[in-house]
Amino acid sequence: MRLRAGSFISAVPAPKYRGYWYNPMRMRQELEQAVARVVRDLFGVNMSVELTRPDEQFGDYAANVALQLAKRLGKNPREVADALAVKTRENLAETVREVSVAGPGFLNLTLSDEALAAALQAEPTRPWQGKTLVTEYSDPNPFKVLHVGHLYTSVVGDAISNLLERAGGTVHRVNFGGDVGLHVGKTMWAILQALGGEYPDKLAEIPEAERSEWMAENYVKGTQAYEENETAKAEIVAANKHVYKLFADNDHDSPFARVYWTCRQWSYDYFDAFYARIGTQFEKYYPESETAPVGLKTVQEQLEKGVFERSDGAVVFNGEKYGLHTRVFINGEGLPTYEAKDVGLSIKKWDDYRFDESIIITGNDIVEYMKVVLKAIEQFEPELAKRTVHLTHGNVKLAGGVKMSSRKGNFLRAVDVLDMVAAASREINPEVGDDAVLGAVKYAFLKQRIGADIIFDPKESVAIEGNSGPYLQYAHARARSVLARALGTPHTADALSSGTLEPDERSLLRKITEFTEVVERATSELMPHHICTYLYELAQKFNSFYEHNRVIGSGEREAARLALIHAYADILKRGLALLGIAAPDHM
RNA sequence: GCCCGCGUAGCUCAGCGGAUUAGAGUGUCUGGCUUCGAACCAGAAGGUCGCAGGUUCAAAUCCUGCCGCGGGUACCA
Repeated sequence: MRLRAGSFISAVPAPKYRGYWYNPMRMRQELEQAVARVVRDLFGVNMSVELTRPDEQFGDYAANVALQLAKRLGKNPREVADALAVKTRENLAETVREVSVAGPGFLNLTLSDEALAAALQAEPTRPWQGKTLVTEYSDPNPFKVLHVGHLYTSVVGDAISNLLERAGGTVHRVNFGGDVGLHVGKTMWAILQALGGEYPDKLAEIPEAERSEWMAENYVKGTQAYEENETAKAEIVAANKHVYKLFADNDHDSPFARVYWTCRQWSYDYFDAFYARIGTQFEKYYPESETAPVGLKTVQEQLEKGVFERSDGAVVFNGEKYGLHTRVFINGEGLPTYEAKDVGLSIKKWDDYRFDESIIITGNDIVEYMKVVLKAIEQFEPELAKRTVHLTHGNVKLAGGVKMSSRKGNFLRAVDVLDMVAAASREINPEVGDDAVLGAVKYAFLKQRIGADIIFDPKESVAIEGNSGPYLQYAHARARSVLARALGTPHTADALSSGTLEPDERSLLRKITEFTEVVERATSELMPHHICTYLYELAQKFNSFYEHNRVIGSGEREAARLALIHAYADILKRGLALLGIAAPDHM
């Protein structure tokens, strides 16, 4: 069998292979099966073999089967490995250049250059092909400010959605937010105080540019009053009920209603502008005012069926039966709490999409809460609960351990972060574009594993060197710049399989071929940081290669090197796209 | 108290069952642009992987206990 890599330049047709059809997409699986056959033939043991990517010095793939087998067979692992190596070398002579035994008994496989080049054709698998998925994230509340946490969760949710979409899923990105609820009562109360009463016309005095900030200030004032002043607290509770009543009565005309609707719209305008700025697009927005009635009705129905119970004037779900907390779904005022609104949201999403899987992405302060909500839903809509996944990330903390709270007003707004990074970027390059700013911010958030808190150091996050978005974007632009200079030089991937590759070339090629495996892993784990780690290693590999090897004017190596750089730049661009980061040709 | 999460170089993080030297970035110190973009590259220094047991041929990685930090624990979201 002879392997030939075709071209990865999109305009060129699919590669042709000599000999029997060889599918590079399954190279790894085929190798694993081949080694498993050797194990069976030699030792009569059936076991699945897993190949891993070892340190480059050891080869392209490694298997630890000999170590696992040794004890079972009562033999020395090196002996077992040696025997496996001989036979594997024989059976895989066409694709594998070298089979060696190292360390305690690892079996290391090194592919032929042709096989490695053929692996460029591989595409990551599409496990979500044909599936309908709903991702819900960001979830800002009208009447409150967008802080750095919203920015973080939006970036994470986008990357997750991108991964699922790439994997073949039809992804519906939706957003949930509280246009009713106690926080609205607090802000409305403070707004009315500021206006000196229910005078909607006075809202016109607030300059457009200051609206979101003005509302945020009023939220903080309302919260303080709620905590410190009993009279204010009662008024806020009343304002909260009043807001619900606006929806019940479809009231758009009373003075109170006009203040509410105007300010609500200000919030949505502010959200839209922000999402546009960071390149996020939601298909649908679920305001709590829409989910609350559905949730309320559902909880009341299920109350009669015994799923929920009354307790101290409220309607609760007794989570203690399941080792969870007991939570209030309808409060003593008869209003739905966040729990009931979430029930309503789940049902609406279910009715709208009949999804295969619904993924809710939020901060991890809500994990126990969500378990209770899902357990309650499971009682009357088990299929819906089963198909819902709650994926959580940590909080964004300020360096120094200060926790930010929009309630207390000591927070960093989302736009502050973007503005800071923009300012810092401009110091390095006065003509820096939005792509680099967003690249820096998104990458800074995504490079950490999702789950734990992340530390946001305004000074450091602003740095755009080292393991950063701009580093990758710059590496990409450099590669494109070389390719642009060599426009006339043909460089299909065939150039990589004719003749022996030099060590630096092979090393870069090897790294490029890891892309499919990395994407598959990031997708199955829903962990975008694997892409970041990989892309950074890839870019380092390229930068090193580029530093030490002439490309244009390198004579007989030129075509192969250009082909390599072309493949590299394409992969880098695709990887960044999965993260929601642009890869401009020039910076 | 109970439940959940986290503890890896000064700092920020990868690694989450395997390889003699536990990897990056950053910071500190050295070198490298008359040559394809130096937002780059090459190198040095820096770690009893919170502590103690256990499982395993193999543990930063799995299990148990302890310590430390954070979150949750009925009418907030």
